[in-house]
Amino acid sequence: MSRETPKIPNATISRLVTYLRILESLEERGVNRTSSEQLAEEAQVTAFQVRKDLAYFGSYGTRGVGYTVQVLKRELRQILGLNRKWGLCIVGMGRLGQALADYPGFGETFELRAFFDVDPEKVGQRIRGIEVQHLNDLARTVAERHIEVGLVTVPAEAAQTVADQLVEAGVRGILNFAPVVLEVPKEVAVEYVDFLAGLSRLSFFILNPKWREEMMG
Amino acid sequence: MSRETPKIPNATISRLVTYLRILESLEERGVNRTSSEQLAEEAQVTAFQVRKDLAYFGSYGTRGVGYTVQVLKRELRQILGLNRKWGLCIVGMGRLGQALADYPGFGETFELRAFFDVDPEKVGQRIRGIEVQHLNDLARTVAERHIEVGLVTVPAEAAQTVADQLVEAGVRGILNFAPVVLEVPKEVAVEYVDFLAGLSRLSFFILNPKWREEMMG
DNA sequence: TTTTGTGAAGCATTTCACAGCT
DNA sequence: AGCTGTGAAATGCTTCACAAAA
Repeated sequence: MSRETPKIPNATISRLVTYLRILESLEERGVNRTSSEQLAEEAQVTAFQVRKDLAYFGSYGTRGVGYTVQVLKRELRQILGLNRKWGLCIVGMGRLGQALADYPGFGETFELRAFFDVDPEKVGQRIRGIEVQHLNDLARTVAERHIEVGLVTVPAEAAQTVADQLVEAGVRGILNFAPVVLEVPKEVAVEYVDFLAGLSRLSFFILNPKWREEMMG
Repeated sequence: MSRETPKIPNATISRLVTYLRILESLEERGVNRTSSEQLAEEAQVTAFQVRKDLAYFGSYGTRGVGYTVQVLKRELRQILGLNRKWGLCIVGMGRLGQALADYPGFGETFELRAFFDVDPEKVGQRIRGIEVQHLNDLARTVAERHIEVGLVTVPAEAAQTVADQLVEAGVRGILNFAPVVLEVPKEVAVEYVDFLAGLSRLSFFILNPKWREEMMG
């Protein structure tokens, strides 16, 4: 931070997310110090790339020494806007919704603040201390609880309607677990958590000529 | 296919996956014909980009007319190596694993072929007609049923061990739902399905100076 | 006339080599 | 001596303008 911010390649942002994931993993394993070399190896990029990516935002290491895991982690969270809580809601409390409600990976960054469903059996239930509300209450609750991201885990045919309601209510991002393309204004970020998304990385390998022969029958 | 294959930008591959998603959505809505313009709009890129991306692989449209949804979809699936079934297994039949087992988004490309767990309560149960096996049987079953991709939905502390076993058994890709970084050989593709992955797109917005002021307290 | 397909120009990103701290 | 930080060179990607086809 505190810098003229030239223009940051989008690819850099994706990599910063990866570096952050690696730093959290290192921290968990009790490692305090790292280097551009180590980060590069784990992220499968070059050490030049790591240093350049970080240099867009500032200088967080010590020459001749490397980076302090905790410091760099904090700085990356700051850069990525993950140094504050993001309010989350889950729409659709089927098995996937319930599984996500118990997901241990929200970390210090995301906070579940509401659950929605339309099934009278589910509305009123308490999950992790939060009452499941009817979808009709979405707009009001999203505003009251400062919810910025919605996780959509409803059946495919209901997903677009739910997305419209979330957008209308003012969320900034949608994580879509339903296997359909959502139409939303372009200032709302949609991330598709489907099998195509999951396997796009695998496609890099498939497209690699060496593998291709072997894998395609 | 059938072409000199220059070198394909990685970014192109990611976009092909997006185009495919859009085509599947169009097909579902009964649309048969589309254009680089329409694809561009839905994918949030330029029409030039769409045409260039496709041109790396061949020419699939009709000048003056556009593209046939079904044809282009088939060609993209072919390019991406999704024109064959990929065998999947799920390791960890907790709620997330079970929810994924019922996930309707596998489409024509992915096929569930095995489930694994260590809990004696779960081993032996049948889910979607497939018996849950003990983790000890993983290597054998992966080989016998030609499983190429493993979905890891075990607790964080068990994830690395499971990943090792999957790699040893010969899978090509891992979808990791556990919130930890996995160490695998670089010829195995790992995709992280965690909240950082899901929200990296949101970070693009956060990094956009206009939004930044407004969102960061 | 419309919309694709594509070489070439323009722009962005990555790589590199080394200067700069510790 | 070691590893970061960074301008400049090299590479790669995107945009463009227009030819080609229906």
